Amino acid sequence: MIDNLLARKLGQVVSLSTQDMALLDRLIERTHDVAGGEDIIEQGQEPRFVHLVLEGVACRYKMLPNGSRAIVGLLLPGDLCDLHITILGRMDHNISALSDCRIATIPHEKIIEMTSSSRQLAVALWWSTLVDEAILREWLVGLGRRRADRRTAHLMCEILARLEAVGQGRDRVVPLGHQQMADALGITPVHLHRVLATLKTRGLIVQQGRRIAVADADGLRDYGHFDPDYLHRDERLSPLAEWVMTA
Amino acid sequence: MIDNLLARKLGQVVSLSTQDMALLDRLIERTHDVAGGEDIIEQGQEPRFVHLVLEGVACRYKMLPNGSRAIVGLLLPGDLCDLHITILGRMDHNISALSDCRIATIPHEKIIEMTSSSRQLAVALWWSTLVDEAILREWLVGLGRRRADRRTAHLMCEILARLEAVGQGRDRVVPLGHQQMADALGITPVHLHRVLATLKTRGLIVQQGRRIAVADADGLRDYGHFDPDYLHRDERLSPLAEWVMTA
DNA sequence: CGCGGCTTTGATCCTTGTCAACTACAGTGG
DNA sequence: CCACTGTAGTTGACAAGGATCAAAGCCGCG
Repeated sequence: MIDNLLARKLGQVVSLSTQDMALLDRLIERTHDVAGGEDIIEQGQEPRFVHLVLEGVACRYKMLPNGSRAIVGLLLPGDLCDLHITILGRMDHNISALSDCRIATIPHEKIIEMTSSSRQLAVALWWSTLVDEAILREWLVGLGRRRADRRTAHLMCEILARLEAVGQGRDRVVPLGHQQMADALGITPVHLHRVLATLKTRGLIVQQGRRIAVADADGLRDYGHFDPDYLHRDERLSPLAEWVMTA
Repeated sequence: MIDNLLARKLGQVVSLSTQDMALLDRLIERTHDVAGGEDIIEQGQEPRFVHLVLEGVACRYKMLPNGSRAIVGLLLPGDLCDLHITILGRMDHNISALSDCRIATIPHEKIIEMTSSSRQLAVALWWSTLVDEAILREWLVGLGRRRADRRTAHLMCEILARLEAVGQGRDRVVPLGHQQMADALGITPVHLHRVLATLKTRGLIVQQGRRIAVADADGLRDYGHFDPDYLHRDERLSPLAEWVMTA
């Protein structure tokens, strides 16, 4: 069950053979739980494992001199945290659990083994890092050019779209607290609250206990100008990628 | 001379053999000039070449519904524009020349050939995409958490640091116009002008004709909280990367 | 029942955007 | 060489988005 998550995600873009599946099954060395708020990897470390989020929500973040936290990426189930550290020696940011998380650790050697023995998997992993990069660019557009209310709507749309891609988020609940959302949106929790109030008034979201749930997904998408293009879902890879995998 | 640029950049992180150098020499199919303001690759395209900036400054950008342009990355001499398109089928953003540029086109097949015949080059290319990603994260921090004046100082520091890494920018002139800087900083040209005025008052920059030159590099670094850590210059690669290259 | 951490709310201030007019300058054609 | 034109940079008045500060309410949990 554990690896179905990765298989499901990677299988979206390449067709995995039974051997690939077997490789994925042997990938995980061990799993462990991390409580919400705790760090998984810290800046400056040179981790020897790649971490995979199995359950819960984690984030990449950087601390600023003034003590505030900038969240520069969300890590949802099926996301690999630090594939890049396989090459780059040192983390230039932190990774932390936002909710209680179940995390799998994968030795670097297995990643190398995996990419050298299966071209499908190599291409699929490369694809996933490129999508991460595309998401970063879209966040950049949001922070630079969208007002807080549209940006908030956009982020909620993205989270739900990404959760759906791994078979979650059916309940349309955004799995983040106010402080966490605010850190990701680059606004204060106080202002986020005001923004959420206007989105509620418009009937786009509703409160469910302490969480936010999306009430009108289409309306929210329009309001946030959300175009899932940048997530590169269900997209044909380049002809060259296809060629690499068959040659 | 053309490839010295790439060799110089990649050689910063891996030691290139004479064979690697020879490979780099055969890389470029042809070069062409692009006038400032013209697009090099457009969103939605499926380019069959990788583009390398030889001279000039280019950028990645996205257009917004309201007609404004968000610059989500700067491409300086030695930067590869669209390595990721080797895998991803379709561009999700545009690439445009900010100044008159000389651009080299490299067929995708040569990239594959290069990475499959030299592990040093494969690792070096991977490294360069990871640095691009790290820069994106830092821009995200800037847009989300730094005031326009600090952000401006930070960007100018980054540009000079990156230019120096390829042996340019000795004159400490920022090779961008106001509109272009503003689009990269997520502010209006009007406000940028105010910001530049304050930086001038502090003696951090000076006007040189229509361009800005850095007068006090250390002061500007302090003011913008610029820490070049994220550029991963002169940094030892991970032990695993070293192992991959020797095995 | 009471404590501690989230939310909520209001008042005020700061940063940045908008609008609009004005200036400097490079390039063009006469 | 000069007037003409378009583009890029400048300036000031004003508006709006969002931060900050402070206090009050709410909720979950021991």
